[in-house]
Parts: sequence; structure tokens; C-alpha cells
Amino acid sequence: MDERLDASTGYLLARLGAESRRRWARMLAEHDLAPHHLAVLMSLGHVGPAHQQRVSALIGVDPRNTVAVVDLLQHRGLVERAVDPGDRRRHTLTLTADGVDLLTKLREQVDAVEDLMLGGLPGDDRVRLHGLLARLAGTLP
Amino acid sequence: MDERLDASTGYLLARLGAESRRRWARMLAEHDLAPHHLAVLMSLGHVGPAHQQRVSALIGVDPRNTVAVVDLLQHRGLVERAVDPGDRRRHTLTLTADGVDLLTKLREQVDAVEDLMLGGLPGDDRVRLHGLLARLAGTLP
DNA sequence: TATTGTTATACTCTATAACTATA
DNA sequence: TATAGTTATAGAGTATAACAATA
Repeated sequence: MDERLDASTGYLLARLGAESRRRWARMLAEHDLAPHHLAVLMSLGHVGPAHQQRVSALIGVDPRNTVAVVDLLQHRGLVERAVDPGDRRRHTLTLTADGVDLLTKLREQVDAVEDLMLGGLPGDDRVRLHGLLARLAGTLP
Repeated sequence: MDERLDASTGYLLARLGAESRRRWARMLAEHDLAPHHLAVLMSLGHVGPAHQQRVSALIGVDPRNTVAVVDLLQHRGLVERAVDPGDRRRHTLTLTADGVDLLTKLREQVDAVEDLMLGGLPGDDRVRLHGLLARLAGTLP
């Protein structure tokens, strides 16, 4: 009998998500970054310049907690904060050249962590899992 | 174009796992419990009486942090701690009758949270996702 | 000597309330 | 009045080091 918990899909998501986050955190600690920092870089790399609130929604972090994350990235010269002329309450975030470089370099290590995390699944199942998770993420608030 | 991040399966896991955990936490707060408490109850319900260290491994929580979780469950009379006669260093955890009752009652609410979380996926995709996650969980350390 | 559970503690992440400035 | 960003802060979760009891 399988000893693992498999009663609830939601629980499995939380359980595996915590494990994945732990591995990301260990890898990113070598760069003095936390998972949320890379999440911001990735989101900007994916959708281009965006307001802080939109980035917060994309990465699932409360805007109040996003402030400190962006502060660090800005101080390191990885992200630029600029007031939106159209609505001066908004701050547009943009990847700097250094931000793009770091993002490129990190992709290798992200892939390596991923291979270890998903090592137990055959390639086609990884693709299926990715597709299902991506679709599920698209339904979130 | 889909605005969501879909570059990394590991990231999607962490992102969706955090969302799932958040919903569990909100639901369980009504019972003055946290996700880890239900995780312990579920694990005991699944594998039967088990030592603390084994439960820790099953739910992915460090044994040091499991102590306080089990303390609360014991004080509420949901779980029983007993020294293992065979190896007196070990403490065997067992669900009490109240623990079994609560677990049964919570299953409905767990399912309700799950329906909301996975509402965007058709039924057969939910089954596929569950199967993939369960297999992946079986490969963890 | 190694292992199970424990304590204490520091650190990170998350959630709650209220403020500033712009609209 | 409502919204974007911010600050401060309390609370929950996690990780580090060291200890007692037992094997």
C-alpha cells in the first residue's frame, strides 16, 4: 500500500508546492534572493513592463508584501521603478539589462532544480502535469 | 495571450500550492486549526498509528516543528501520544474517537474547498491532475 | 556513538490596520 | 469617494543549534 497521503488534490498541491518552494529557496539563497524575487523577475520577463499591482496579482503575493521584494530588486539594479505619467499613483516596473542577464543565467539552475523535483515522472507525464497546472493557474482570481 | 506565468512547472506548483494552502487555512481557522493539524489527522487516518518522525516525513514538516502541532492536537483530545514499549525513545501517535469524528466532519468542508479551487477544470482533468500529483508525491524523499 | 523527541530562538513569510498621494 | 503604493506591526511558518533520554 502506498504510504503517501492522496486523499485530497488540494492537500497534494500544498504539500508539493511547499517542497518545490523549499528547493527554489535553497537554490536562490546562493544569490541572496528569495522565491518571490525570482517570481517578480520571471513575471516581468513574461509580460513586459507592468504596474506593481499587476505583478502582485500575477505572482500571488499581497501588494503590501510586494513592496519590500521590489525594493531589494531595485537596490540591486535588477528592476526599475518609474511613475506612470498617465496615472501618477502607479509605478511601472521594468527589467534592467542586469535583470535580464540574471534571469537568463538563473534559467539553467531553475531547470536543474526542476529536473530533480520532477525526476520521478516520465517526460510525457511532466508535460501533462505542466499543462494541467498552467490551466488551473489561469482560473485563479 | 495568456498573462499567467507558465515557464516553470516547479514555480506553478509553488504558486498553486500557496493558493491552496491559503484556502485550507481560511477554512480551518473556523475550527481554530492550521493546515498542519489537519495534515497530521489525515496522515494518521490514512496509515493508522505512527511514530512522530514518520508523521513528520509524511506531511513534510520538520520534526522540531511537528512537536507543537501534536501538542495542540493532544491537548484537544484528538490525538494520543504513547511511548513505544519496543523503543522507548519513540512516541506512537493514535487518533482518538474525537479525532476520527472531527476528521469525518472536516472531509465535507475539505471537499467544498477543493471544488472551489479546482472549479476551473473539468472532472476528468481533475482526476488526471490528482493521479499525477499523487505519483509525484510518491517520489519525494 | 547514533537516534527520537524536545526546547529555545532567530528568521522568513503572511495578514491586519492605517496612512499618503493621486485620481 | 476610491485606488496605488506604502509603512508598521503582529502572527504564523520555517530553519538553526543544542540538549535529554534511550538505543
